[in-house]
Amino acid sequence: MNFQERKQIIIEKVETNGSADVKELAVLLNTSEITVRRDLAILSDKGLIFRTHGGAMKLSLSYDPVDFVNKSAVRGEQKDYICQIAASYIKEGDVVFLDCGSTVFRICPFIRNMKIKVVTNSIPIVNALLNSSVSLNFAGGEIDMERQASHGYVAIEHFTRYRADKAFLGVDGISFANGLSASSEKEAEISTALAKYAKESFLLCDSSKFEKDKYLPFAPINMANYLITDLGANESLINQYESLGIRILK
Amino acid sequence: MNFQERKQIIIEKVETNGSADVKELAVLLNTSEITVRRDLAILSDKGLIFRTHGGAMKLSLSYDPVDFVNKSAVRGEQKDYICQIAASYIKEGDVVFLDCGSTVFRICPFIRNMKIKVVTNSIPIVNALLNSSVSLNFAGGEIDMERQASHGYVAIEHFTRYRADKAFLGVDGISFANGLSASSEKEAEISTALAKYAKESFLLCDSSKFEKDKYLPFAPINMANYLITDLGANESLINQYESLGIRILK
DNA sequence: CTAAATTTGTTCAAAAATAATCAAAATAAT
DNA sequence: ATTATTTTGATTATTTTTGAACAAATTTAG
Repeated sequence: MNFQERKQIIIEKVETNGSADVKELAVLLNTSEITVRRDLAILSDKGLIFRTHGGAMKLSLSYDPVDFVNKSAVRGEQKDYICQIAASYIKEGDVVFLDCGSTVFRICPFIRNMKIKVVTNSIPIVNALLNSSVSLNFAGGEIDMERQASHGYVAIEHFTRYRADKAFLGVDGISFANGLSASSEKEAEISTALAKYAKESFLLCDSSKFEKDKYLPFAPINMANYLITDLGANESLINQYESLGIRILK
Repeated sequence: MNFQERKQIIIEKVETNGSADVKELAVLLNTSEITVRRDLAILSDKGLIFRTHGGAMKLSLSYDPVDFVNKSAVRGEQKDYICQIAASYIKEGDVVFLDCGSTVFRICPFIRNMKIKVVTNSIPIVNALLNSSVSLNFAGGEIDMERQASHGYVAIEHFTRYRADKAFLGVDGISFANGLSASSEKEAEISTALAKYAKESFLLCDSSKFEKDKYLPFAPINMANYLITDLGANESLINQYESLGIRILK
């Protein structure tokens, strides 16, 4: 019994059964477990099966739907509150830029039924607005797997083609001393571009991010026209921010 | 029973039942409660379920990625056969164009572990290849909801920025008399562009589409270099097609 | 609001599976 | 026939998974 024959049998077993474990296959193939493992490694490399701990399974059973929704559930209530307010500033016919943060993502349910155009670089947003009444436009370019969004030169250039009425931006940190900050250059670049090519820009930022400085400060607070936050925000801090030229909505 | 199998069962239970508790699942899966908790934590992290005290609940996603996967399951075996062959022509380091058809979509499991660049206008493909070893690039532009893909002037222009080693194209109809045909202008435009900017282009087309003319014939058969089809294809028809300058692989 | 009950997170040890290494067997090449 | 190459199997070390025990946190009942 050579590899080709074993391969046939393994694939058939996995396909008909949905899965198979190493022990079982070793008996079936009348060979040692180590050989089965080696075979499974090869078949998995070729993408014919999905290797699991202890065996293998059919590829079609190994699919994972998008995993962004739950991350956005951290401080979900505040984010929903913020997004509801944000959505109330959007009116029919608007062209809207949405960036790829987990806060901005939560605006989707509130705008699904609006007749607007959305330009975004966020894959989860596209998924959430598919088959809605929103007209979608995705910024092309290289996809950043972690952020589930396009980024880089091509993506930025995409946004510059369009003119939006409103841009909604997430931000990782905001402080009186250093303004807006991001955890990555990519995010900072995109946010800056969106703000630049939109008539009005709204920062969506829950109060836990106030007075936090992240890795890269990239713009003064007044890069955005409005800051939408939750009710837990400190009043005197808000006044300080407003003194820098941003309008606070809550 | 390993994690992947338990995951299947847990998700199915939660989806059909709306919710499930830890005790119940431990019995169902014939394992300990601590293991169930760990599984639920993982699934919840991935955003597949919503974790509650004592169990888990269904997470109502507005978008159901399973939908497209199901549609693409029509003649699924032929499509898988075709895609497996298609994938075997891709090698490490290739830049690959993938169009938005349901046949081409099925190539995803076979290329997930390859170190290649994929440029596509298909949202389902992007979703299927997220968090894989494939480097992704999405063609920006307006999104066609029905086709779940970008289209139009901007999308086409996006592809023209890049040069691919291989393009994999779906097609709605192929006939000796009229060549390749599509059900919509959008598809035809994209296919043409992909073929033009790739060194080699592969048509993925199951034999049920042979000698079918759709709404818009848009190119001669030899626009593509190769036609990959299933074993059910008529031999004399294949010879006729080959005489028009395309190489048949199966 | 407090106490009891339940659920969860953490730490640790056992068990199972895998990876790595090396030797033996089978196969191919000269 | 002999040498090189590939494939397989055995052994050991490492990693992953699992379950138990117990402390911490959360919910429920009173």
